[in-house]
Formats: sequence, structure tokens, C-alpha cells
Amino acid sequence: MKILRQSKKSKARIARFSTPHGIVETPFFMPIATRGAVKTLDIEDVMSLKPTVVLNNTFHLFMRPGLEVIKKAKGLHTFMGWQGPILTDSGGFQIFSLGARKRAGVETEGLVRLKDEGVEFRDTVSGAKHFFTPEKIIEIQKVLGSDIMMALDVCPPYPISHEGAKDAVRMTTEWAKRCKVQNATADGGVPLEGGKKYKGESRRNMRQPMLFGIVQGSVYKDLRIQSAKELTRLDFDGYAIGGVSVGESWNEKKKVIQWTTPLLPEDKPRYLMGFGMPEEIVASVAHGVDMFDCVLPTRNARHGYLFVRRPGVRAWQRKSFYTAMHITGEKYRLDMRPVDAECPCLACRHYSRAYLRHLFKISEPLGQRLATLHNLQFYLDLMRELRAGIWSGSF
RNA sequence: GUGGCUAUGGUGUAGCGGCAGCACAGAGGCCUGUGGAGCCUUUAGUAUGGGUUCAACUCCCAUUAGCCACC
Repeated sequence: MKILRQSKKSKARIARFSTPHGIVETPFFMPIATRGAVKTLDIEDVMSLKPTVVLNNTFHLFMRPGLEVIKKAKGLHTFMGWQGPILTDSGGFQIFSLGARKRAGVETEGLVRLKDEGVEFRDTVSGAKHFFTPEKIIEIQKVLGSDIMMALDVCPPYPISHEGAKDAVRMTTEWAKRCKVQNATADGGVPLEGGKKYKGESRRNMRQPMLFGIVQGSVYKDLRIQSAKELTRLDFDGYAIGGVSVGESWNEKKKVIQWTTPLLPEDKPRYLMGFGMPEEIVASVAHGVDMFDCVLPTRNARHGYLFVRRPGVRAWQRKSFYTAMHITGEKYRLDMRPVDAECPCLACRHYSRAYLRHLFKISEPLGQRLATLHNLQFYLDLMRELRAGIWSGSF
């Protein structure tokens, strides 16, 4: 990774690194297409937004449609029609997420069992058992044709005892080592077309995907430090901060970022997983984070929650550089203005608030699509603005 | 016309001689590596008039309206 510019006012930086499907510039936000689709959007919608990288989920895609289908399609890129870079999350979060559901009293009996060797999942649809190991997760990600693979980690719930968090760090490091070994020794995967060979590349016509390690440690400083040190010794292509935004306060999240980012190598991408609200992203970029992903813009869009910029306010100037618009609100019934007159998205170019409200009120799918386009436009424009701000030296 | 049945928020429905619940719709809010078009909060009702009873949405009578059967 090459750092092109380092902000003088903060730890924010602009960097470039190459993936098998193109060169990317940081900081960037990845729209989420867990199961191979950004919910409600088609691929031309996605392309029109010009995202840097799109995120998919290894675990979900392995369950459905399964590797046989992906192989037949010659990889996930072709299968979903996206030719830009893809980051595949490993499924570590699902271990947590299903555990959390279990605590919440939702029926997950026997759905997930965590062991040192790996994790056992039961498919709720077919009832079939699957045992995922760090090695297997890497192999699956290679078959998917991922550009950026994530190591399998253990993402503990919040709150958790120091002892429990320590155990999660221990397993995460062990699994990270095994992912690293598997990635270095194993063949397999789908040939990535069109890429040039790396120096020393032995696998013909196949460019190597990147592999990221994931720092854990919950809200405990010593554990975050320990985890970051253990992982950086393994020399990954990039590092993620995981286990954040699972229920902590913003103050706690900020501390985790402040402890962790200085320990991650300058010349490797830093990825804050599952983040976040717009102001949290801005603050995190200022701490030197390069990559983000979050369900908020897409999920909130489907529930009629739109992000709207406050005119004339730069993102780093004020925490309240945007407002939330609940488009189903009665106050928009007769409001013929666009959601945001300055927004270039499809929704704002052609439709009024009243029309959008109407679509939501009658549950017309177009409403969710327009809202999703709008919110992603907001997030991606925010990242473009941050990059420009770092370039100009104003952020 | 005769007999029977029914009448509960905007809509569709529970209920019991002792605080009238539920669903949808309405209003407000929540969602942070998506197993969710999901979750929370909230507004709003016993057709009308009498009677019995300490107490009636509940039992009785009448009125009105609707439905069914018969003529």
C-alpha cells in the first residue's frame, strides 16, 4: 500500500493499494451485499454509485447458493455481475450474532457451537450441519474469488468478562495463524481473469487475493494491545478492528479505536468492521482508519430512514453535518420538495418527499430501492468528500 | 310481511355480571462485519333508548341497521 497523503491536522490519510480487480483509494466505504446482492438494488444501480469495494459474506454464500453454483459461474464476480473488488467477510460475526440471538431468547438451539478447531453451524432451512474451520473458510473465499479475504475470528458479545474476551483473543490469534498457513500453502480457487501476475507469482493466471487479520479484545486495553501485536507479527495484508459496534457506547468505541490504530502498521490498510454512523466514520478516519462497512445506510433506507446533508457544512466541521429524515412522517404528506435538492441520486433527481412517503405507505418496493440509492449516495459522497478534504489539507 | 341471527376502535375480530384484549390501518421512535420489508411505543371502541342489578359490553325490552330463511 502506498500512502499518497497524510493529513497534517489528524491521522487521516489517503492511500492506494491494488486488488485483483483494480486499484482502490482510501478511505472508502463498502456497501453490503451479504448474500450476493445489495438489498433492493440491481447491479447497474450499484455500479451507478461507483463504490470502491463491495462486501459479501462467505458463510451466507456457502450456505446458499453453495460452492457448486459459484464454481459453475466461475466465481462470485461473474455470478453477481460486479467486476470491481470484493471483500468477503469470514462468518466470524455470525458466530457472535447467532450467540446473541440465543441470549435474546430466539430459537437457535444447536445452531452454533464454538470449539478450538472451528465452529459448527446448523442450517435453519435444511437442518444440515456444517463445520467451519479457519482453513475451510479460506478455501471457500478462494472459490468465491474474493479480492480481500477475512480471517475467521471470534467476535465476542458485549458486555463480556475480561476472561471471556481474553479467550476470544487467544482463539482469534490461533485461527489467524491457521488462515495464514492455509492461504500460503493451499491451491484452489477460481482463476481471476485479466490480472497481471505479481512478482514471484507461481499460480498461473491467478492473482493472489489479500488476507486481513482481525483484532479483537472487546473494550479491554491490554487485550486490544495483545491482539494487535500477535496479529501484526503474522504479517497480514491488512488489519481489521473487529468486535466493535456490538452494543458499546460511542466513548468505548472511540477508546478501542484510539488504542488499536497506532499499533497497526502504517503501510497496511486498516479496516473498522461494521462501522458506523456518519459522524463515527468521520472521527475514525481522523484516527487513521481506511475502510468501513455498515448495514445502516441500506437497512435504514428500507425502514424509511434517510440521511440528509445539512447544506454548507463540511463533514468534519460539525458532528451534526446531517439530519435524519423519517420519510413516512405525516409532515411529508404534502411536501413536494426532493429529499435533498443538492443530492444527485435517482430519488432526489426525479421524486418528491410526498411521493417517496406514498411509496413507503403502500409498501411499494420502488420506495426501498430509491431510499437505498439515496443513503448509499450519502455514504459514498461522504467518503469522496473526506478524501478531497484530506487532499486539500482541510481535513 | 313473518321468523331467526347479528351489532365491540377507521377496518377485521376476541371477551366476560366486576380494569374491554388482539391484528391491520394511523402517529412517533429504534436498527452499526444484515439468518429481519424487522422491533418498540402510542392514538382510537362496546349501534340508540329504556329496564334488572351494588355493578351491564355481557341479562331483559324496544328502536334502528344489516344478514339468512320462509311467504
